[in-house]
Formats: sequence, structure tokens, C-alpha cells
Amino acid sequence: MALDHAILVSLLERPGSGYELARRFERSIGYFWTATHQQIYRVLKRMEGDGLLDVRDVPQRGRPDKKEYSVAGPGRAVLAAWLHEPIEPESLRHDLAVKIRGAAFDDPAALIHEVERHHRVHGDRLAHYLAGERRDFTGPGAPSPPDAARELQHVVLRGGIAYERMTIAWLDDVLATLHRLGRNAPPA
Amino acid sequence: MALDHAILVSLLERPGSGYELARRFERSIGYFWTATHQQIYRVLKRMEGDGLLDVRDVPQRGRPDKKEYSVAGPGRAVLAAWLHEPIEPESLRHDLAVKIRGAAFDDPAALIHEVERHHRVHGDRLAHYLAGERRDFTGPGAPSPPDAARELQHVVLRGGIAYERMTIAWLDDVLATLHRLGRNAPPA
DNA sequence: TCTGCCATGTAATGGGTTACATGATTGA
DNA sequence: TCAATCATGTAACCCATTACATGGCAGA
Repeated sequence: MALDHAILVSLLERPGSGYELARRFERSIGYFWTATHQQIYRVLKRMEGDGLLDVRDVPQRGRPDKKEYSVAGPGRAVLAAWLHEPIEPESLRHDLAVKIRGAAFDDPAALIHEVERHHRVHGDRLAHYLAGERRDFTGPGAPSPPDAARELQHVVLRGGIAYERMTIAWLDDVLATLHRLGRNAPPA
Repeated sequence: MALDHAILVSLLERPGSGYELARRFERSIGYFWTATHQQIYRVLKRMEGDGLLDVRDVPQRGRPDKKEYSVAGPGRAVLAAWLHEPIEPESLRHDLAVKIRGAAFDDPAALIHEVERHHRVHGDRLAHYLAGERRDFTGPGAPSPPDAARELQHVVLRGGIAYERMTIAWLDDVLATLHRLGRNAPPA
């Protein structure tokens, strides 16, 4: 159900259409939550039906019209209630780790390219987050004193940055391990 | 579908019953994958039907009998094929981050207890991982030279340790931010 | 006696992913 | 002319979570 809450938070930060939400889920909110447009449209419709959201038809020139959603009173109440409930600390789902342990029953060295690919992806994400941080928080254009919403967005982004740095360092460790195994026991 | 592969890896490391698998998913494999016994029994039945697993009835005294599963030839082939396929780099699903951004529209200081609770959970997990590392890899009883399977298990565990340390450091950052916001703008 | 562990399952629901579907505008 | 972007949706399937269900043994 947390997609509902992520959408509420995003629409409180700024009202928008399903399409715009889907784009945000590829960027800022995507740092910590993913969703496709199909999911988003379904949930928006349901939440609108439940009276949690307001909709406004926005005609546009040269573009398809869009429906701009914003959070209604009951939506705000639902979010507030959720904020005061405890949630379960996350547990990981890490496919690559399954593969690494599985590689013991195959050829460990064959995993090197795959791990390198993941390393590049996380490097790109890190660069992207750092650019966003400079643009929105630490760069010359950043407003000061910042408000609470911005401070909280920033601390979440710092979490994303820490996650990517940690992952990259770990993948270096994985690569070193795979290389070591390759030298000690070269595949037939 | 990666639960299938996680089960194959675990059964290759050591054959076992559904119940035993469920317990492993609470410990070592649980570092990077979670599953409940309901899921596990369903998947075991399906994979056995597909000829990927062998079953053996094991009568026990003083305990219910159990079914011991092990990986059959086709199961090994399925795992090998998956190991050679590329997989998508993970994306996060972090409820707590949604809450933190949402707190801007409520009372940020009210989140402090929740964040502290998560901090404790991650601290406990870290201690648990470190104890496992000492017991199985770096302690006096650990065999040397270790084989490939153990090396790979260790590098995955190091990933879990790095993840918990990173998370704890980030939660410290979050707490400092929440305290700062509380001082600057005390709630009514 | 009661809790917890061992051991296996079924059923209902809900959420997520993938595939399919349409159609206009802008820029290369 | 072709690809990309904007914009919205439906349908089917799979997977995961939650609740329900049983029953014996060991130890506090």
C-alpha cells in the first residue's frame, strides 16, 4: 500500500498528472520507490474514487489534455494516519547476491562482466544523484535558509548517495573476490 | 522468479526440507532475500512437478516426518542458464524514505521515535551479521584455505554488513536533521 | 499447563509486471 | 519519414502477503 502514500507525498509536494508522476518516479522519488505508469493510473483512479484526491481537467495546446491531481482533505488525513503508524524495517531483495552465491556451482569468472555492468549502472546513478544535489541543494542557486520540506528531501537524497557509494565499494570487493578465485582455480 | 533460483542455490549448498529452507531464509539467505514458508512450499511443489527437484521422505523419531528436497539435473541446468542471463540492477523500495519526505506535511519531530526504532533494528542486524562472520569466516574455527563457495558466501555477507553500516550512518544523519528541524521550528 | 518448535499445507486478496492499445505533436 | 515525447488507459498473469488450519513433542 505504500505506493498510495508515495503518490500522496509527491502530489503534496506538487500537484500533477499521472504522466508527470510516472516521470517523477523515474527521477527524484525513484531514488527510493519505483512505479510504472500502469500502476500509477490504476491507483490514481482508485484514490480519486475514494475521495482522497481532487482532479482538474487541464486543456493544453499542441499536447493532449491532462488531468491534474491534487490531494484532498481526506487524502491528507490518510497520509497523516500512516505517518503515525510504525512500519517494518526494510528487508533486501538482491538478485545479484543470489547469483554470486550460485556462481560457486558454475564458473565464478563468468560473472565478472555482469558485475562490471552493475558497477557501471550504480556509478551512473551516483553521478546523477550528485548532479541533482548540486543543482537543488548545495549549488550556488540553492536557497538559504531552506525550509523543512527541502531539508527532508535532501536527507533522503543523501541516503540514495550513500547507498550508491556503498554498493559501488561492495561491487569492487566482489570483483576482487571473483578475480582471486579465477586465478586460484582457472575454469576448464 | 528469483525465489526459484534462491531455493536452487540454497538446496545446492545443502539439501533440506521446506521448513529448513524457511529457517535459512530467516538467517543466511535472508541477508539478501526474504520468503515465507507458504511461498516456499508452493514453489517447492511446483519445481518438483517440473522435475527440477528430487524429494525423499525422511521419517523422524519424536518429530514430524519431513520431505528432503535436493536439486535434480534439470534444476542445475535451469540455474546455470539463469546465471548466464543479465539481470536488472536493483531499485530500492524504501518506505521509511517516503515517510521522511511526507513528514514535511505533518510534524517532523514525531518521526524521531520511529527512526530510532529502525536504527535499533539495523544495529541488531549488524551485530548478528558480525557474529556470523566471526563464527563462519574470520574466527579461529574457520578453515583455510577456504573454497570458492565459502569465499562467495563471505563476500555476500560483507555486502550485508556494509549495507547495515551505511544504513545506520544514514539514520544518524536523518535523526540529526529531524532534531535540527525541531529546534528551528518547534511544533505547536 | 502453556509456550515454542517442528512440519506441512490451503485460500483469498492485493499488488506488481508485462503486454497490448491509441493518437497527436515536435524535431532530426 | 522516423523516432521520441506527451498523455491515458485495459487485460492477463504472476507473485507475495495475510489469514486460516492441523497436530505432536519438549521444556519451563
